[in-house]
Amino acid sequence: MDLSARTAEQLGEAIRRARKARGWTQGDISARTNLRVATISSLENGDAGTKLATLLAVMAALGLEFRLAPRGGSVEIEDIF
Amino acid sequence: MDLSARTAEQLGEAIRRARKARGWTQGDISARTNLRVATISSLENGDAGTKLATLLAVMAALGLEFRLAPRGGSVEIEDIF
DNA sequence: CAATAATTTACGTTGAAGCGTAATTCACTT
DNA sequence: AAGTGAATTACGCTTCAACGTAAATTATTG
Repeated sequence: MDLSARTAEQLGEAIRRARKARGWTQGDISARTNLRVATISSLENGDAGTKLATLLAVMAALGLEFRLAPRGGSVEIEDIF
Repeated sequence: MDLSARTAEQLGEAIRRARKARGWTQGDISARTNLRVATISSLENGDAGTKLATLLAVMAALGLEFRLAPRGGSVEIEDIF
């Protein structure tokens, strides 16, 4: 179970998992975001060309938000920001 | 100090803060990512049209990664994924 | 295994990101 | 206040995401 994401593939996979955890289809996300099902599919499959607006809309529909964290996870956040 | 981001504005602001915390200019990020300074500027100013590839490249340059978290922060992650 | 639902892919169209280049505006230091 | 560096904005150009629509492929269920 990988909640971290540093690539479009990891991000798409995390979103897909969050969606399925809610028992939702891509069509459900589509209805809640006014994005096409094909767009959701593209995002979940790791298309790095996806727009930030698209990603944010899907995450909002899923009740998710970003956390910016230093890579590796061992460094204290306070040391970075 | 807000590390969470659910909008392009918040994301851009977080990135700008992380960059300045390292004492870097947009030009430094530009050199490390082969992205134009104007593109970095656009991202930091909250342009939701920014491509995921751009965002990921900048975050990589800053040594940052995403964490997908439920909104609000009070819900257990296990309840979501 | 059929049905049925869900996901992926296709095609033409439109709008805009990011590019190169450069100018302009803003911030900081002396 | 002047000078230097940083950030923002501009313009023409190319590329491609997301659109509408629809077909094809892939689960999923009876």
